[in-house]
Amino acid sequence: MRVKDLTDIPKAYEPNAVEEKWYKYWEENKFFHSEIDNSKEPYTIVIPPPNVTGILHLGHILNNTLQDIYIRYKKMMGFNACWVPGTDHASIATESKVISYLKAKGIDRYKLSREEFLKYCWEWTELYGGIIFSQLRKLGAALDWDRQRFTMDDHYYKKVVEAFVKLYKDGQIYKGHRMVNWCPASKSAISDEEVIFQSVNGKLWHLHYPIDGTDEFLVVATTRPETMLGDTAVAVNPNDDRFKHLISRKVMLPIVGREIPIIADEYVDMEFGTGAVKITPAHDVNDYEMAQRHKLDLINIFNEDATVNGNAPRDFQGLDRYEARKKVVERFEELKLLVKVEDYTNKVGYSQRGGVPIEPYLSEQWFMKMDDLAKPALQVVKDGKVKFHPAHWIKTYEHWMENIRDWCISRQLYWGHRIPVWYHKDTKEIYCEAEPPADIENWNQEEDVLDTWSSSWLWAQDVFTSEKEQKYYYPTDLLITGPDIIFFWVARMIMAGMKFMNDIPFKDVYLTSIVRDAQGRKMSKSLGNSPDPLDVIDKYGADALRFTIIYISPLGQDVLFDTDKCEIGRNFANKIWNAARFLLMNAQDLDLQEELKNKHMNFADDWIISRFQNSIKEIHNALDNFEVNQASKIMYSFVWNDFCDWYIELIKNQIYSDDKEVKSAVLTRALYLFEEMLKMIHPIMPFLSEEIWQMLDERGEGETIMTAEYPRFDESLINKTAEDEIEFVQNVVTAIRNIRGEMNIPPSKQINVFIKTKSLSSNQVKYISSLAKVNELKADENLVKPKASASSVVKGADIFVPLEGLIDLNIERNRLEKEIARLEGSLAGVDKKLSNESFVNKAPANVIENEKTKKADWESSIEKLKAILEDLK
RNA sequence: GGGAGCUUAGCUCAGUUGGUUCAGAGCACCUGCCUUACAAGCAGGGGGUCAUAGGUUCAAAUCCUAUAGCUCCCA
Repeated sequence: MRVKDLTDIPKAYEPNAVEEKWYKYWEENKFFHSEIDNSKEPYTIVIPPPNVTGILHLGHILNNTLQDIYIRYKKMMGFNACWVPGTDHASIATESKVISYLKAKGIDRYKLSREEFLKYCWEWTELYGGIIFSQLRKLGAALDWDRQRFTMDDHYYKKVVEAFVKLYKDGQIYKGHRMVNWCPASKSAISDEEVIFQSVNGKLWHLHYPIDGTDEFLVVATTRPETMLGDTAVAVNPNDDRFKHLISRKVMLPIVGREIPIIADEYVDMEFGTGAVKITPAHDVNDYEMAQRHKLDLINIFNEDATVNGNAPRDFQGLDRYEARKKVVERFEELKLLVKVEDYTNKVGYSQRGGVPIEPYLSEQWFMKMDDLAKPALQVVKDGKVKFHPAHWIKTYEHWMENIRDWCISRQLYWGHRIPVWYHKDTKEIYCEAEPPADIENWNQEEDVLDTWSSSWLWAQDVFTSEKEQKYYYPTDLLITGPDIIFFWVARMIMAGMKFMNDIPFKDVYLTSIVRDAQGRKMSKSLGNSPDPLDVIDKYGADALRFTIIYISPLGQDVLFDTDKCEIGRNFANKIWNAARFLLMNAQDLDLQEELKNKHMNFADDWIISRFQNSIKEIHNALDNFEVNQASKIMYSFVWNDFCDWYIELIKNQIYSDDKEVKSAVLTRALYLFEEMLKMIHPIMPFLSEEIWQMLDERGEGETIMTAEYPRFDESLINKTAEDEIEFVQNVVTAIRNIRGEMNIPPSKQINVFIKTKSLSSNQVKYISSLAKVNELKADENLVKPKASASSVVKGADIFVPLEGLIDLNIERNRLEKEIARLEGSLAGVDKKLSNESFVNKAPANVIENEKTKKADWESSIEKLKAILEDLK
């Protein structure tokens, strides 16, 4: 092997040019592409499809970095890794963007025909739909771009429609007049999951309702006085003595002038408000249910945009619900029927996409029955066929599944999959098929489209466009997504998988941290606390961002992200870069022959190889258990602490050797190890590892670290003896450095060191001398402590640094006293244990043995240190 | 109201099945270094009653119970 020419190699790693270059290379060479290959086991991930017009945020960065890590790792482990990219059409989100786009052009959406409006939607999609894909490329995502999918693709559209037809025919879908969550902003129904409850500081108005035929009043308390326009009853608890005598009397509804009954229902909370509740069955879910029980009238007082309709008194008609509220309160004041107004905090449901409070609203909608779909989907998770990581999310999943309600899947929108139902113009007959009726002119198609989630629930199965592909790639292996869409998507994909494929959609679900800002607040546009990931990549590099976000993401908890934290990743990249630079510069003019790899080895080499194997073992283990954060920490510590801080320092003597063969051997070996290390970090830092990997040797066109084999654990390379020997060297070196530090001896000043120990090998002497900058090192079992020296006791060695004339006895005495105190503290703990009879009787032998060894070690150290201290007095 | 999670160094967090020098890491801080890979660096150092109170155990940061505080989800 011959390393590349390194003239002009920059002193610090410069990611920008490097990253662009390699992504292009990978993509052009189709390294990301997967095809059916029956000789290989597939490893499949489908991307959680972002909104087609969405842009990348930090949540995506974490999520997609994790997916990329698994795809690259599994590919290097020999799997046929396939990562499918795509987007969903996001009907409400996209429509609202298109609407404001049209508004800016002076066009009213409601004046456009369906076809005209959809044309604009596609136009918008063409314009902005590709942005997120180019952003994912910047991140380094190894997505199979030949498989890019969209939920509105013809093939996918067809599958969504077919699924509807099947469910309809199975009796799983029905149409009904129901109370739904209505979003007045988009003028559409939305599902329960799309309602976000927020605490709102509101008021509780106490209103007088005159009791018919008397001078008495009934006081009701409400947070929504405007709904009184639609009241059809007042309810009290049948056990409430205050009101018993009023049951089945009537009240005269003020303003409206309608006579409504006073009813008794157990549901009424006697403690809340006044104990009497106004009932507005058309605009409150609980009231609706009560109305069913008592056969009350339903009076809808709102239009689709939540303005007051013709069922209310004339002077309220056309008012917005909040204007109406104000006016109702004013009128009650005028009528002297407003008792009091209290401050009141309550939870108000907001439309997730529309951003306005939802209105419970009666309308004709399509629903999907959930019981039969939920049962098998719950079972496969309970049985562990689908595994959740971390597992505690299973409880959330179970709870939702067990309390599931029918799903409102129709949306009064244009952008989406139009419900494949036609109504006969004359007979009103219903026709539901994937293909329109032959005599289409006699039919009207249902106007509503499907909820976006009821199309993306087929994602894991229908991104594969042929049965052959489905058979090979499905079930997929891993789904990585945020816990906030367990209900929206994860649960429903499992239902769809069980229903349509009779198999789970994925084996493992990894639920990521939610990315928050440094103060722990959710990232949001309005707070402006959401850094643009592309800016971060520009500043630090994609590898740095990838590494950092993994390194700081604790499993199962939220991650607090701050752009500055990317220094962790940037510094790490730079460290690797410089280690490479150092080795390569020294190898520049050498001919590095493969067979030199195992020559001139000593225990330092055995040690680093052993350490590497340990790390590899732990990394496999961590990744298998979805502890990616742990894996990143193992990599970091091996590279930085073991390889750079110790190994490179240990071999410097040989690197600077005059013997060309020694020099070549050690560099061949170091570079070989370095290459293994690059493979180790490749899944997390793909660009940097490729860049350096390409520098290590003359690589041919089409060669890439991406397809190199990931290091595998080899037990035979674990070497406990070498690990112990290096640990001893490290302890001695650290002890000497500590003395230097405490005594303020500059590194430039050479010192002599005397070590009382069993004989040291010449290599150990060399290592200790060079790492601790020792001039003369004497080691002897019978060594006598030199006068005026600083001392340290480590396991197996007493270390003396003679400092004739330099030593400050006070400092040295302090050092020793501190060390003795520390050891005595530890010893006291052990003594206490060992003198406890029940400990000695009950604890396992090896634990007792261990305590005894500790005791002996510490006692011996203390004794030695005390003698040394005595000598200094 | 129901459920989940968290509380360990100034900050952000590790800490597998209770027991190996278990009280750790990174950042921040202090001291000394431009040592011919890296100042985005090197070497050394200070700093924590593991939220509180009980309990189980020979042994608890780790298991159990209660309490307090924080976060999230559901109703």
